[in-house]
Amino acid sequence: MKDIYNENTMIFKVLSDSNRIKIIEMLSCGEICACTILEKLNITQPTLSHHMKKLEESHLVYVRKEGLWSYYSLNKKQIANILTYLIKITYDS
Amino acid sequence: MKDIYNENTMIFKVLSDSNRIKIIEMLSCGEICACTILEKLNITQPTLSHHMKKLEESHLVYVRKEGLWSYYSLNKKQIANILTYLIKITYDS
DNA sequence: CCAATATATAGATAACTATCAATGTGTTGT
DNA sequence: ACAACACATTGATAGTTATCTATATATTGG
Repeated sequence: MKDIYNENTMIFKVLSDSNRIKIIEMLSCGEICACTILEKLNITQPTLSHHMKKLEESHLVYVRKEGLWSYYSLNKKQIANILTYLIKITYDS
Repeated sequence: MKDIYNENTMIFKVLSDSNRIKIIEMLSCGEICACTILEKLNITQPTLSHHMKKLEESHLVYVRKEGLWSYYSLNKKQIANILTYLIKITYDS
């Protein structure tokens, strides 16, 4: 898997992990601190850090740093993009 | 990665491969024979067989066998399901 | 029955990734 | 300055997967 075809394919890969899906579900209700997410998942802090990095890199989430804390929120625009893409590739043009 | 959380997470995994995305794009125009798909991708026949199996198992495509040939088509309903799911988990309920 | 053809399966391999423990970095309050 | 805390990075490991070659299976026409 060297070629990523495009960013959208990469986004599907980011979405294909159950912990990241759980994180997205949490963020759907609004901005949350990383430490709050960590409490609700059965993973260590470095693992969460790894997942948040993937979510950030794919632009599915925003991060806002405030002192010691990192607050994450969904990038609804990127989610709209991937929805549009999925429709585009599956419907006859 | 033992837990698959649910079928939808598995679908995202299936969608996270560029060759499978290309296959889905081809199928968006209608039913195609496996041999036709093979001609358009730079992969061997066993690799295509592997990808088609994943697409079938995730119910993203249907297969219709006719003699020696396998004709594939998109399962629009499953695509609608995954679109609905993505909306559901990203929008505040 | 046999040859040709389409697809599937088996086995191997290289690349990727989710996870952890250990440690580093940067910020805040005292 | 220092201790405490939130988060990031490193390095290791086990599991997964996309890909190939080789081979098997199944169907069709002669």
